[in-house]
Amino acid sequence: MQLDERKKKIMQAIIRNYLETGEPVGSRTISKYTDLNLSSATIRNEMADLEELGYIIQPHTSAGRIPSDKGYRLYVDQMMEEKEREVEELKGILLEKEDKMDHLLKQVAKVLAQNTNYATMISAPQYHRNKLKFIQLSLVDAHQLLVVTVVEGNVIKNNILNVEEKLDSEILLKLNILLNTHLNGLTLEEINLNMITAMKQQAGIHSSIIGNVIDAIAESIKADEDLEIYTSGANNIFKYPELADNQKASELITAFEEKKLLEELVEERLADDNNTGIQIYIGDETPVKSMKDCSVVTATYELEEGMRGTIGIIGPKRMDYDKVVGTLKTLMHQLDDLYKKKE
Amino acid sequence: MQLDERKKKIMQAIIRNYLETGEPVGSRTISKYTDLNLSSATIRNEMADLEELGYIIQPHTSAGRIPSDKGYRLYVDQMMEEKEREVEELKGILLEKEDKMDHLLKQVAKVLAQNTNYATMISAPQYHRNKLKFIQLSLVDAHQLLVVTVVEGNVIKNNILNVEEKLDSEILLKLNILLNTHLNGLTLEEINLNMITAMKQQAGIHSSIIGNVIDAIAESIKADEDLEIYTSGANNIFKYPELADNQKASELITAFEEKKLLEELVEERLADDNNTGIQIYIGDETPVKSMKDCSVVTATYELEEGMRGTIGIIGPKRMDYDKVVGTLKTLMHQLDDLYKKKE
DNA sequence: GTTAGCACTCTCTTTCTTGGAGTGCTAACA
DNA sequence: TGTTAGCACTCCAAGAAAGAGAGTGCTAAC
Repeated sequence: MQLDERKKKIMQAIIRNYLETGEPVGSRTISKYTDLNLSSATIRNEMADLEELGYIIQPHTSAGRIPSDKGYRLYVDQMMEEKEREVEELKGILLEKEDKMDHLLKQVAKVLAQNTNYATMISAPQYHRNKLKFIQLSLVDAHQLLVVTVVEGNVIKNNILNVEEKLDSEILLKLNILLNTHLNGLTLEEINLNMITAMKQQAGIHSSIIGNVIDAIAESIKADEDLEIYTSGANNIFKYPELADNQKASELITAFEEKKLLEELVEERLADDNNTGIQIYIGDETPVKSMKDCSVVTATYELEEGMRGTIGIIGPKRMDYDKVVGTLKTLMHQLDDLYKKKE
Repeated sequence: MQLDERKKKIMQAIIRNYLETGEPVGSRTISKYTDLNLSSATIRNEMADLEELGYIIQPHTSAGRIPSDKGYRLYVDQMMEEKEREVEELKGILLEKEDKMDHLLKQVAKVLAQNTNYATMISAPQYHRNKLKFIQLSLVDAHQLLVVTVVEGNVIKNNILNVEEKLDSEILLKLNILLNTHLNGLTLEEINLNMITAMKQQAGIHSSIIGNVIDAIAESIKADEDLEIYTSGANNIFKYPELADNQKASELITAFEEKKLLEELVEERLADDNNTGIQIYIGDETPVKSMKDCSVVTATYELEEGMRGTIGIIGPKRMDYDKVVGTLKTLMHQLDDLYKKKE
């Protein structure tokens, strides 16, 4: 059943009011709040309908109504009026364009949390499909070999290997050339056993080193795959009584501490390649079960081709969706601008 | 005034009991709990004395007594019976000897939290006095110069610099030699302007690069100084009603999230060079003010000469001091064993 | 279709009551 | 002089009772 115009307006008024106050909304309030000029009795009738349709709930017989998950969903899908919203501090951060990715991400999470008064998370972009760009072996010590790996996007990884045999700079140079000519431009998946065997042959007596180096490279690139997640503002949940009781707060805090639990949120997003928009999970819809009393708004950002991460904002169901979505959209644009400009 | 033997026994009984139950302890309980064979009336008299001396407090007139901060202090200084306590899982972790220091530290924090049921923190060891061991410049791209810096303890830092001029491998080799001969073995503090000028002269037309490289090195080593702190088990505070009210919980969680606030704890410890033992802060004694209702037990660990960090355990004042101190001591020994063996 | 009016329900807050735990004091005892 | 039994007293915690307020659903009138 489609809602008629009036029901929609009432619904909207109920939600708006509840988002602000967190208290059940009564018919009298609506009667004054809207420009419908209807008496509270009429509103009551309409509200009874809306309740029957499942959009609102009465916590107990003589209380006002609060939106159900279905009601929020309606609001989010059809009634929201998000505006683009600048976050001044963010601009500053983004302009600086920190080369330390982790600093940048931590900052974004923090500013976002301060600005929205909700908890935030941000996952570091995933690089896994990237190509090897450069490999450098150097001797740090008589028996310690430093392996530096640079992949596209200028992500650098280091390993130190212990080696038995003595290596002079000449051999090192050869090995460097060997590795770079064979491997540069390849992704991890493209390196196969044939190549490795060929390289080992060419390396002669130093073949074992080649093996170790490749293992080290593979491992250090792999290590990046268990994904980094930064969070901020977890303490904001205490601002919302409906989340602040011990049981719930404890579960939520745990989720933010054991960032493993947040990965679901990221994976859900990145799995779907076309999904670059903003996703809203209300209550039970969220993939993280400790957040079943929250709403979660996520957005996927993309820095360069294939380098994508997820930003999430976690708050009570009566979160200010307009503001959150607006803020996220603006942030996405700013990130786009920043990284498109650069290229 | 010195406490006589009997008062001490009563004091100890009060604390032991309170640590277990978290409830005020009455005279009747003590009368049965101890082997003193005294009536509750006698105990009452003694307790009145202890209260006058400031070791115990009566929350209200008709309640039992609870230890004051001074009482805990007495217990901790004179009555504790810590036993060395193995933490089986820790052994496993330490034996593996992860080369990724951050993984290791996270794991230690986590296991310690699970084991004690308190919140834990661990600071990454500080390297700042360490010497430059190795510098390597390589060209990643036509205009991108990779600077790899290794300092003693095999801590590796990377930077990528954008350079205007074209550099060939011959020049690069020269610059590499120049940098390494001048700088290896020095600490950051020992590099002075004279050296830099000398190097720039020798570098001739590439002197600006030398300047940039040194800046990059300095910066990346500095960056390590804002110290890493890993935490775990913050949600454990919800297990102790005296910490779990919204106000306190929020402050504590904030401290664990904004790890900056925990730095005080680390600095307090590391400042004092001789202080390698275990330190207990009770209530107001703690340097972090949001923890004024907690007790904090810290220990300093040392991996290699000069590489020290701090481990902290944060719980309610009625924390099981014996267990916590025992566990920390054992952990220190295990770390010692591990790193002494290696050398 | 809308509205005024009214009885009804339920929660929240406040007040009062009661039971229990524990104390401090006194007086008796060894 | 130290220890103990006994008793009156205090205070909190939990429950019961009462009242206020908010909001509803229903009916009847417009």
